[in-house]
Amino acid sequence: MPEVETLVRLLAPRLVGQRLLNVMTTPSRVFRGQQPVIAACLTGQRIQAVERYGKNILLRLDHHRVRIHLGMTGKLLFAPAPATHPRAMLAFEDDLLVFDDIRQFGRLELLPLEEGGPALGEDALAISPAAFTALLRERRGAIKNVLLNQHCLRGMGNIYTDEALYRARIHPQCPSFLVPRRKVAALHVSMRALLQEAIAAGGSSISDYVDTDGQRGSFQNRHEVYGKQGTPCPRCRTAIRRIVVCQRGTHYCPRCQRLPR
DNA sequence: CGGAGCCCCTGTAAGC
DNA sequence: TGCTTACAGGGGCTCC
Repeated sequence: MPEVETLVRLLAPRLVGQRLLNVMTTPSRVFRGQQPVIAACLTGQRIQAVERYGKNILLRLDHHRVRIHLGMTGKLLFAPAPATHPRAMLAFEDDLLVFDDIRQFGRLELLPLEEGGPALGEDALAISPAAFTALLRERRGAIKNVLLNQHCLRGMGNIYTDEALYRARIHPQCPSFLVPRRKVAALHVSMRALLQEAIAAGGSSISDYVDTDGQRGSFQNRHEVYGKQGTPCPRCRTAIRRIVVCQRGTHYCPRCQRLPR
């Protein structure tokens, strides 16, 4: 999500008010069957707003919205930043924006102006302490699962979930309703601070992520557990461990983050 | 409801 | 130098 927020902050001032002069697409699953109609629908419309909804980027135009999800390797690049797997090219009056996606786990789809699109949980940056506590109390699953589930909470991805749980000293497999009250409060604080710090750093670039000008973020340099298996915990020097939780690589300190009981 | 397993793709790095 | 396997910032599906 910090990567998406970084993109939205770069896109909005540059695109709002510009008219789409031409749209080109190449055959790809990112369009989910809409490829034939996308160019015809969008050409000629003006960008009214660029917003983030969880990890989605929403372009609001005169008569439609466009929902862009970057998946694992999606990029939005302003020419002349180099694209290797261009799926859509949006030609504006003053800019050429390319949706590039190696693995095609991303998507670019047309939505009506009102309604439609996914209904997700509250935004991780905006949720209140009370709502966050209630969410964790009512769920039975592992806390990592709850944080990652976009229908529970929108915006948290794998990197930031591991980092936030580390900061709050919570084991990723701990059932969310069993997390002690004071750790829930600590997690609420650390999660939002972490996301803000990552946004300020332009997001994390592990291998693929770059911003609209092809620039990498720098927050990967401040990861404390993500990808750090085998290296000493910054707090207690115990080796960071990697396990699999809900099919995702999960990194934590076995000493700082204990399962209760 | 929750969790496991598998799938969608391409590229890279590590292991033999 | 090869070939094979594991794994990757996400999410959707079925099955039990």
